Amino acid sequence: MRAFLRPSLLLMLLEGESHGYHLYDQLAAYGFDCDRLDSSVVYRHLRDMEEMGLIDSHWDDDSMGPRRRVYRIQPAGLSCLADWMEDLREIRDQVSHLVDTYRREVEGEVDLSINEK
Amino acid sequence: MRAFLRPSLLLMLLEGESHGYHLYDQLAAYGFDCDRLDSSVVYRHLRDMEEMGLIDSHWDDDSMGPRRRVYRIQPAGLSCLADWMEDLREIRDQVSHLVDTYRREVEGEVDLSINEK
DNA sequence: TAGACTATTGACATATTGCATATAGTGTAG
DNA sequence: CTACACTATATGCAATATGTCAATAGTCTA
Repeated sequence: MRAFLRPSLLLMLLEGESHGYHLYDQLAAYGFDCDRLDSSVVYRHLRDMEEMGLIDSHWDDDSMGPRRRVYRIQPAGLSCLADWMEDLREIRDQVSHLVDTYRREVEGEVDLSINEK
Repeated sequence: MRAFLRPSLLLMLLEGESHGYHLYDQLAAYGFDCDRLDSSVVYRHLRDMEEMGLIDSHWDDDSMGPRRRVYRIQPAGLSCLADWMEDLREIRDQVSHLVDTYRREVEGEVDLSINEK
């Protein structure tokens, strides 16, 4: 999960700085099921990536409500994201090969039904 | 990794019974880097899946060399594989969306070069 | 007889996750 | 004005998962 979550967060930060709660909210758009993903996991990864130097943060006291820790992507984050994307392409190809092989082997019964759902 | 390894093993067993070492050897064809994957990991997942009732095993004493534990897929393994494939399709879509978004955002410089590799 | 290859297993440390809980500011329903 | 819901972040702990290494053992070759 970490292999998908961290790149997703970096990708979001590419579009501009943001804070954890907002990023967490947006994750649904990246295919995550927020019902099964606790926000603490997101916060934890953000802190980890900050320690790695991929992002940095500062407090935003001007907004309403509790303070927000606002994250920005760093140069190291950019190159790291590029590496992770390489890995993700390989994963995509691997998974595609898996599902295609499965389809060929067990769902091989061709379904040319006209009444598709 | 488990999310890819277990379905891959079941898929291999779909084509016929086999033992751990052989399955481990074949994993390269499924996109795994066996240099970075210890065989003990494969054995562990096989034992786990046996405990779950997805596969069963018996010893093969007739072959040369050390004894082999030969695995066969079980009916429960078939339906489980179908479920996992559903998950994998979602993962494939999620990862595809990620890499496509990245390509659009940072590799946006269109490359229409005629001399493709 | 030492070393390489096949084959499986167990132990241990570390990494990752899930879940619960703590803290705190703001707005709203009653 | 009080209880509750929502925003926002952080921490602790138990349960799982993973990586790594070593142990055992049979066969074959140099």
